[in-house]
Amino acid sequence: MDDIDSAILSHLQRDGRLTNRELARLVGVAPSTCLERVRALRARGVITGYHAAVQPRMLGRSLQALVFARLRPLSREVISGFEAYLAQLPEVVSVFVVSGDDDVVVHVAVPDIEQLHAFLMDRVSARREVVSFRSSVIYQQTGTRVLTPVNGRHGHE
Amino acid sequence: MDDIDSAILSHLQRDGRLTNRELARLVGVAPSTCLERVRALRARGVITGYHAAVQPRMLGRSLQALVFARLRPLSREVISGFEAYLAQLPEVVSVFVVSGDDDVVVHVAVPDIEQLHAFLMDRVSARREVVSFRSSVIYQQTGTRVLTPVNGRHGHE
DNA sequence: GGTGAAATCTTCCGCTC
DNA sequence: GAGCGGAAGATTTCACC
Repeated sequence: MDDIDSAILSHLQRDGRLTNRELARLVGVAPSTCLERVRALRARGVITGYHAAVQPRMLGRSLQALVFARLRPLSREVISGFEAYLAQLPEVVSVFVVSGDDDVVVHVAVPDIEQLHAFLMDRVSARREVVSFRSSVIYQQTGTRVLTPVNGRHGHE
Repeated sequence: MDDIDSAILSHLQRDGRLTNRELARLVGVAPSTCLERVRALRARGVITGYHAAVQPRMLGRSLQALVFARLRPLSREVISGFEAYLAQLPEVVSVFVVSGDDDVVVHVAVPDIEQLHAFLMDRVSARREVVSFRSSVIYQQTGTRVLTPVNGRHGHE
């Protein structure tokens, strides 16, 4: 994980469809070298995949929300069961299992407020392990394009 | 936005580096047709980009957390200012501006609990517009790979 | 929406440092 | 061990049907 790897990661997080040739040019190594580094990053699990990003609004999902739920009993089985259940629902973007007042935070994308209500009632409230929940509408979201390696020891240098 | 577009989106969300040839084969159209459809999806803003996904742990960011903050005064300027400030910090993964008890939810990735504490004190608590905040450690996260188009009218069919 | 051909890219392998 | 250059095969991409 040197400066070249960092540069590769930075560019590929910004544009995952860069050609190997262009990427090599950007980071200043030969295409063959670049290809090997990218493969090594993938093999080491630093890069986990490449994904097209879509705009939920363009898919008819104009309303996004965070749903905070408390589960009981709070066992490993209940948590992973609920998580697996959520992950398979089309409304769910991602699920966080967290510490604190709430046990899980669910990011959902639905067409409108009615569908959000339906989701909360039929998909969340209907579950026996959910003892309470609340939701927050997302007015705006900004994601950081690039996650940079932290200075210091980590992974295998 | 027909079944072929849906299939294209589904495949590209799963693997953003699929070759156009392979994608065409998967969705059952000729490569040139497929290329044009993908370009149209990009041009219409359905696909906003392609990104390599990285594992925060492999970048030395082994601890992730959600930070919930309340801002005052709650004006457009204060919100967008705080959001812009956060977006540029390397610890920040994404920022949600939300309704409810809290005004913003910040997803952060840091090396350890000490760095989380430092982030909360030096980057969050230090800001004048933040009147209160709390944080939750993320024990586990699962993201849905694929966001599907919703049935019904949306965008331009 | 499909076909074919030129331009470009990927990828392997031997060579060098 | 890491990086480079070239050549074979695959892919992209465009004009045209």
